[in-house]
Amino acid sequence: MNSSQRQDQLELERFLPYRLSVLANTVSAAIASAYSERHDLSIPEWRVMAVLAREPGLSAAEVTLRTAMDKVAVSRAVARLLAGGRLRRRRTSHDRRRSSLELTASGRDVYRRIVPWALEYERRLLTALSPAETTALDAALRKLMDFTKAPDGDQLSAGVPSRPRRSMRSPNAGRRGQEV
Amino acid sequence: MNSSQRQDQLELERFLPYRLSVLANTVSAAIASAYSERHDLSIPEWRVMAVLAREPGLSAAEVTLRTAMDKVAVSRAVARLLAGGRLRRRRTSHDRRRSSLELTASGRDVYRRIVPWALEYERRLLTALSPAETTALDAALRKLMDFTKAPDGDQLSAGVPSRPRRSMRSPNAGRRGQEV
DNA sequence: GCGAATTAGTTACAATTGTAACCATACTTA
DNA sequence: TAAGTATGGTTACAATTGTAACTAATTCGC
Repeated sequence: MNSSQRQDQLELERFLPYRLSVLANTVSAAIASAYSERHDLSIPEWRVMAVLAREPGLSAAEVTLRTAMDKVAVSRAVARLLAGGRLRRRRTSHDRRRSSLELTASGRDVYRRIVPWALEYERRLLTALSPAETTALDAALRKLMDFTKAPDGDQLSAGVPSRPRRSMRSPNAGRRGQEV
Repeated sequence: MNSSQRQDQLELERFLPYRLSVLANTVSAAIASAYSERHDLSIPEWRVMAVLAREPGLSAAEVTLRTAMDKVAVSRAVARLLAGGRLRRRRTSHDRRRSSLELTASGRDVYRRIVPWALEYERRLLTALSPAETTALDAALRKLMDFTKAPDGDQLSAGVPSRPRRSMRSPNAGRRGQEV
């Protein structure tokens, strides 16, 4: 990417994290604006539904594991889906903390209407690529995701040779972190 | 991606928009947590700095064009950078709405410290891929981005063959939209 | 040259989201 | 079995972010 650039210049348009972020946001916005308006569904809600459609009866914690969402986001999504009648919750007899989640008929109906649309969107998007390019993208994304979440993936955030490390600066640090 | 799937089933882990979103968020979080803590800099602020480092004197509107941020985000980022002494603003004589932005010495200093780190992070991330795979990813991302922002790119959001279009549902629609 | 539409940029408010603190239940182990 | 710890899940609060409304300056059309 920027590999061909001088080491002291960074062109945003060539910077992988930036490009990933912009593309992901563009795509997500396009999809979300479609199904959120049509079905009053947020992205976290959609994710929860997608997981439960394939694996009914999961607990919220299990949904968390499968969606790259944190448990608060799942909790909120579940609450809204329950309120909207798309989801049913049953307390399990064994563990009274855990609960079992599954789509209602209404929830399955919404899901069935969205899936073809989502797949069609993906298909159209991929018309921009040849089959070979699609395969290559698929492999690259998979490797990058595996790499970032490898337990030893901290080789990524390890120390850096940024020389000018004189002062420590910024005692009031501590921002946030989503896109780049 | 899901192309090999049945048309009524969607596996989140194979769905391109989902995968892009997760990867972008992971990468962004990793980068942001580094430079935001070290330099008290948010991502929008970093983006603005990166653009102005290469093209000093741009107006906020021009920064908007180059960063895939909207003008409110730019306005807020600029305000914080000004307050932090990283940016200087000069009203131009010709158009008294427009103003010219450029990094201060302090701003350039911060920028120069972050750039090597960011490029190093990108380099490490790309060690997960072979040079050929990196090239392929580069090409794929470029094509997808061009495709999504093509003026006729509305071929993406065009009508969809989702048959069961009985009721209209959801009069209270209108959520939001970022990730998928 | 004057009113209508545009553009640059900011402000205000609502909706999302992250972080931490918090119950309640279950497990561990001494 | 009681104290301590871990887990499932929710609530509360602060920080971000999006949307719309708004001010000020400029340009366009006539």
